[in-house]
Amino acid sequence: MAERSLNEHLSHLLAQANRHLSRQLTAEGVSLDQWRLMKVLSESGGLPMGKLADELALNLPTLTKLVDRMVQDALVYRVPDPADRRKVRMFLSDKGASMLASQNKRVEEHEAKVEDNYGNEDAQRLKTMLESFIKQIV
Amino acid sequence: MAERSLNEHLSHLLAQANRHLSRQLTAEGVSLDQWRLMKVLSESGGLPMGKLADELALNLPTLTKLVDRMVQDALVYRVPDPADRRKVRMFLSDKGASMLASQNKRVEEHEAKVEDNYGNEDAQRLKTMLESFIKQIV
DNA sequence: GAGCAATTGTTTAATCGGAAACTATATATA
DNA sequence: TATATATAGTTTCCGATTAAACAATTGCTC
Repeated sequence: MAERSLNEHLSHLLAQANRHLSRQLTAEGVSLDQWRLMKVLSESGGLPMGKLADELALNLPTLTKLVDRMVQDALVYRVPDPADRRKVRMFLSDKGASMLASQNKRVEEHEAKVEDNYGNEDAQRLKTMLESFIKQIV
Repeated sequence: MAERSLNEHLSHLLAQANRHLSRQLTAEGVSLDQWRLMKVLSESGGLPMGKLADELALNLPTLTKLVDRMVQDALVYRVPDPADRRKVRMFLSDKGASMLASQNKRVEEHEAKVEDNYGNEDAQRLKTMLESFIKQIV
């Protein structure tokens, strides 16, 4: 069996696709991790740090510092869990919610453009495949 | 039209898939970017920094420092281009080649496992789709 | 061919990320 | 209930990444 070239490797293809898309969003003024954090909080407010780290595939110290910065910017806030005082529950602030709204628009517009170019049917299939791939790899 | 949830967003799905796979390779002792750099040099020795940065979706200052470290470790080396002395052509050393060989094995074994679990046919389709996606998004 | 713009890569300063150690709280065991 | 163990997050220290400025070389235009 012949050796695989770099772009027959899933790890390479995922790195490339992720970086290009992430860069383009950065250019649109959207920090991917910040946006993902706000988005997940808008969907499930009150998640503790550990769950958030899982949802976003960030490790905990990285998340702590990302949250520190976003608390500085008043985008999110911490609430200690009274039932288990080790836990910190995270919430989106009003400012965060309005920032999220504006960023949602940019992300959706950008992705719509990308998916149009790629072909909407194929884009949908790609997303479905990635979703099941992630379930399986975690 | 209802708003998309986080895991209907391509940018999120790509970030998740990339990070999980990249982490698993790190756990196997493979630094994804180092491996990709060595791999691309083994396929096209003599590429200048700019082309390498494109191939790997790294920005140039990041690549410069990655290369600095790998030169320290004697995995790669720089050769100034005599025809255009602004350019630096990169090559894989013997030590780099043997390190690449051992890491290739780990990457291939790990990806084989992942692709088996996911289903080899689907994995192949996923890769093909990612490849054309990348071509289109760049 | 002199002067100006474009290309290629590196350096600098500041921010960010990751592994390991640490703190605080909760749970299990004796 | 005292002690040990496990869990949740943060902090620390160091290495890595980024944007902006810089240096060197080449190409263009007059």
